[in-house]
Amino acid sequence: MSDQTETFNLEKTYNHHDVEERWRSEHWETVGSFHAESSRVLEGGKKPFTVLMPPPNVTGSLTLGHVLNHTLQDIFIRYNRMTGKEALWLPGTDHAGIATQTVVERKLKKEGITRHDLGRKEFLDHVWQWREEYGGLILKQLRRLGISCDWRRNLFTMDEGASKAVINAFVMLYRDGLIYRGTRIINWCPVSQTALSDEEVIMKPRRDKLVYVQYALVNHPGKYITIATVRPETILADVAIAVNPEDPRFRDLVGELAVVPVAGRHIPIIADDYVDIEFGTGALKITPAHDPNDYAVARRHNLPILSVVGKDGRMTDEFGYGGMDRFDARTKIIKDLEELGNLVRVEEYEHNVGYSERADVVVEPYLSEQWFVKMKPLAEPALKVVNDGEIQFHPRQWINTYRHWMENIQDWCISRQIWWGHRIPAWYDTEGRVWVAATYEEASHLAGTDKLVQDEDVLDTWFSSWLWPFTTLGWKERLSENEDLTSFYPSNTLVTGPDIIFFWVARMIMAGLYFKGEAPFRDVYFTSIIRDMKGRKLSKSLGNSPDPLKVMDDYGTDALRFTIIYIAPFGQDVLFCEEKCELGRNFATKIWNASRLVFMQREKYFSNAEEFAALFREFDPRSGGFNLAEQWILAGFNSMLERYHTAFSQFRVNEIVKLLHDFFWRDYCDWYLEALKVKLSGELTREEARESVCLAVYLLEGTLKALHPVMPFITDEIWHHILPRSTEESIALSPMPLFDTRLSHVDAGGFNLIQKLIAEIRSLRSLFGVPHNSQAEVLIRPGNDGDNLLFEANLPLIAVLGQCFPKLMGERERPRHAAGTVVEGNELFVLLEGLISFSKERERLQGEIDNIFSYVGLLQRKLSNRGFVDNAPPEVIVKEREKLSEAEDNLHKLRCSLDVLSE
RNA sequence: GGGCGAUUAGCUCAGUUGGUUAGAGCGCUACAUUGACACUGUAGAGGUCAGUGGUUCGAAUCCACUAUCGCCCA
Repeated sequence: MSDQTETFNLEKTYNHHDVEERWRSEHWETVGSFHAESSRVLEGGKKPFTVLMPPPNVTGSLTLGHVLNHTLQDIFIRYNRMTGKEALWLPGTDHAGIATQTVVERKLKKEGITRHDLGRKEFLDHVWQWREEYGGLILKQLRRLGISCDWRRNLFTMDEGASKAVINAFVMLYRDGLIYRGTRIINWCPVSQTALSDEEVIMKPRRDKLVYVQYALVNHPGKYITIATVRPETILADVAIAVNPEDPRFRDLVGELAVVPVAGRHIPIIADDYVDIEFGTGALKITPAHDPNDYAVARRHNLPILSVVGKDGRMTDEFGYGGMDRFDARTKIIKDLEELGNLVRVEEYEHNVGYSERADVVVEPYLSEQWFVKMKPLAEPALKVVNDGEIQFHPRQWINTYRHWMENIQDWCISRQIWWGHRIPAWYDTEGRVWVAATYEEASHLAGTDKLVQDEDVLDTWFSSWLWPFTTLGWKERLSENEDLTSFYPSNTLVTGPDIIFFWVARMIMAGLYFKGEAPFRDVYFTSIIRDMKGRKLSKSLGNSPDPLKVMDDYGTDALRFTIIYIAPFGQDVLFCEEKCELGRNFATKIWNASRLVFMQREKYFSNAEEFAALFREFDPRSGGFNLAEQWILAGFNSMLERYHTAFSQFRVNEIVKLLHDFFWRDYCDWYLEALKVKLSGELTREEARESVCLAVYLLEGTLKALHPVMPFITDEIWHHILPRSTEESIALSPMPLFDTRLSHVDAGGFNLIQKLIAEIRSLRSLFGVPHNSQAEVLIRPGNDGDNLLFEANLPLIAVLGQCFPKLMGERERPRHAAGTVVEGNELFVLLEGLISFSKERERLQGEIDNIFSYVGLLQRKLSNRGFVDNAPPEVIVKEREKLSEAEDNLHKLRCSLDVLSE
């Protein structure tokens, strides 16, 4: 192929812009690499693995929250693709009813137009036009992250298929008696002028005035009853005063009439045990149109319902406040009550008040006719699947939150008084009867008339999102089946923020069980919430939210992906700042440079890529002939893989990146590659050298594959330099290396001893200020024959990494002018003629001796404790005995050294 | 008020069923700059694991209480 990678080695410096441009999302879309096919499941017998993208709001732009969430999804999907599954990641966006309508209305307002000027149809044309123009932004930005969705299946909740599903779902629920229309007090947003569900109301603490007001008693001139309220402006709509029947203070007043201040209306004093005796004065004004609890009281006592606040949050009364904003009216009525002599006192009062999620204004409890979903029958099975473990939450503790909500569930208000969304499929005939049907034709058939008017309202956006697990696979109605649904439903892992556990996760579970008869996913991974370094939530108004696109430009997409996973603890919030991306950037650079070194060695022993490829394709890491360092790294790689796959099965993603980071940097680069240089510079045949190079590349490739789900760009780039590969091939489609039991018995413990020895040599060199450019004379007196052989075989390695001339010495000798220590029974002396101050070394040795001495004491006490010896498991006791004898041996040898030094 | 979580090195966090003289990254200190890499290497300093009590031969780990912080629900 002509598009094979030409160069045998990498560019000198790593440039993330070039690499990310070469392997960008659009390239793979053209190739079709991430397209999943049901035929490969149904006919090919592959196991499916499905991930649902939580549809981002179509008005949104990329945030760090998206970066974390989508990186995690990409990690899961790429890992499963590479471990042999038919991996399907379903992308899409939701139509964000209120948010989108607000954006478009704001745009029109600049031209002096309201939606009512345009009318419903024309306004919706504008929204669609806006969506065409700007609605794809978030998806474009997500592509920058390199995520591997099947973009062919991109779904928008207002698309035709999804819309049909929504309408059919509504009709089904209605016919099953699970949707009803009723007059209730709902949460009203006076800015968006629509009803909201309970979940769209955010409770926030707020300082208000608790106003004590006295109401004159009709039949007892000069006597009053005093109530306390935070909403004095609603006094005008009072219909009763309630007291607790158990409250002796008011027992005599029940049944009396009181005069509503300002309004002058006479209202009864009633007894109801809803009233809290402790709160305020113990007497409660009842305003059923403006408080859901009061509404319940009013229903119990057959009281009338009066309203004084309108849809826009302005007063509608006839007592002089009409037209005023509810908060201005509050200030005014306090003044008026004072003048009328009804005001008793005013207290500062902090309480929780509901705010509308989108508009951030105080929600008005508003009595109106709305559509509701009956939740209890849906909640019961949804609770069961989670309790039974059919669906698992990660971290598990979220199950408590879920359970609590499900057990205290309220009916879901699904009608919205806006235009952008799925219009409710309900029609009214001239007598006001309602006909629910999927189409107008069907409705008029049912009604027996074509004089029908459709309900003006649209459905809550979440009413489409809760169908996401199957609308994304083409589901349209109860019995609809197709090959995609058969193959890919239910999905496997859902990654989402804990903030939408009720909005979305819980409701999808209900919908999955109700419409499909099967839970929609198996595992739910709740992401961390991203905060700034002070622990504050990221927000545009605080100016503390870095732009992910800029971070990707500055540090690289791989670097951002790696960093955000690395710093996100399992089940806790993440504290993020841009500078932390240095971690990922440095790692990417390290990978690049290490790969260059490996490829440079390759160039020495192979004249071209094809020659290497021929040998590498036949290479078997178990073929033998490798030295200690090589066996050690091979075993280390294998045990890293074991932990890697285990961590995946436990969803411990940040453990995965730490594992890879430490293995690659500390083991592969710091020790193995250094040892490889030593080996290759020694005397060996060309064939041996070639085998060693193949091993280095083999391990590099394996590590790149394991790293690929986290850092897709750089791993693909380097992978294309390993063998001549076409640009249509991808590491993403290569098989993931697995734990190899044949390698799990390799004992590379000897290398750990060499490492410790080298570390001690380096430490002593540094401590005594041996100049960097000089080689120290080092004498090693092995503690046993085995170690003797080990050191002998590895003298060149010790020489280079310890930067010294190491010699093995016999039993008797013990140098005088040296700094010495003991490593697992092996004595080590760094000869420092002229460099060393004896007193300094004596001091250092004494410190080391003191340290081991106290350790020996500790172990002796432990082992002479009957309780320990009688109770501890035998293997623990053996271990402690070994530690003791080794420590005693070390102690003895160090003391000898000190003696020699002191002669 | 109810529920959940956190508290380990200056900072951010690991520490899997109790059995290390408690680990990492960043930061800090010292040294090193032509053969992969200063976005680096080597070495080093730095912790009575929030507090109190308990269980145990043995507790950062289990239990109880207290303190501080955060989140969710009323």
